Amino acid sequence: MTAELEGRDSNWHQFFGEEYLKELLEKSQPKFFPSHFADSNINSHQESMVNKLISTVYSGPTIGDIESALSLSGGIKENERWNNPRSIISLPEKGLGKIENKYTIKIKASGNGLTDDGYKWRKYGQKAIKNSPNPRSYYRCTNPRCNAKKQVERSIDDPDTLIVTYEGLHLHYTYSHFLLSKPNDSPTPAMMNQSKKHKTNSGSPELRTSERPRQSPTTMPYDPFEGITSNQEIDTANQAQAQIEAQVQAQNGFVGDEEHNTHGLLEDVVPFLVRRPSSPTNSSSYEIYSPEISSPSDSTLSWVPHYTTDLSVLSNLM
DNA sequence: CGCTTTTGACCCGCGC
DNA sequence: GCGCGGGTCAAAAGCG
Repeated sequence: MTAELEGRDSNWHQFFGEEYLKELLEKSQPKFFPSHFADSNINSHQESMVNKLISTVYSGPTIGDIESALSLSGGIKENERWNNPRSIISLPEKGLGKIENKYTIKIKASGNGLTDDGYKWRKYGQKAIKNSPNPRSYYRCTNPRCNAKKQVERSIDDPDTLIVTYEGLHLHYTYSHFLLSKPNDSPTPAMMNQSKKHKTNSGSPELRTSERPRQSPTTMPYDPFEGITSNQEIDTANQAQAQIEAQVQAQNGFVGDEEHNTHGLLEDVVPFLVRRPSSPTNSSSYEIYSPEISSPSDSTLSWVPHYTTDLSVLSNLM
């Protein structure tokens, strides 16, 4: 039922191995890279891009993570990827019944508790939960095309652990896409995060979770999750997203077929699992332990030095 | 001024 | 049918 990965290396490159990153790059290349990078060999620039893509932009589990952990795509390479002597993993057990279009992730957050899963969320509600001292916050994806939602609450057992329940599909790219679009004239995620950081110097959203004094005595001690940007940033992001989508479509005749996107960081793990449930299970989980993931140079990115993932429920829309 | 967050009210499903 | 709990709505407040 539980799978563990211990001794995770301090970055995604080491963790997944170069072979996997090359594989990822090759599969993503037609969408992510200009034609002059389309060599069969990986150069340092491309590798750097992949490293950035994976380790700088997105702190949570990617499609590849989940895919690997659940052995959804199988194959020797998948096994080799986990064949790290420092790693231990056992795959989820079979035999699950009820399947819903939602799943839960436990994220071991540190410090300010800020996390970023690559999407922009707008909070639309907060509710105190019975038998829990922590409130549950409700978020919707800010993208108007998207009906994805998530619930975030802090674990009762461990205040540093966020329990994030995702529901629905992301019908658009993650914002990590921007890093790979047009570095010279488009906002990269790092730039956007810088912008966010800069913007919030006065408002200090990053400090809200643990340091901002609450405005109402009826409010719970802290917000479990902060990932919201201003509307202005969202507009910029949406524009950049549309631009990238247009580029992708122009270059590859891409018409929005999700099946062609499974190896890019186009969506979070929800739609992926929805598309490709690994087995008729209703409760699978795995943990990924990383005692010493180093933070990227961009300190505005929220890194998860140790996170636990529970894939409680898989959907069955296939 | 426009947007987001907050938060009380409302809605709805479920169990008794 | 009623009460409870969880999820959502929407008005008010906050913020840049």
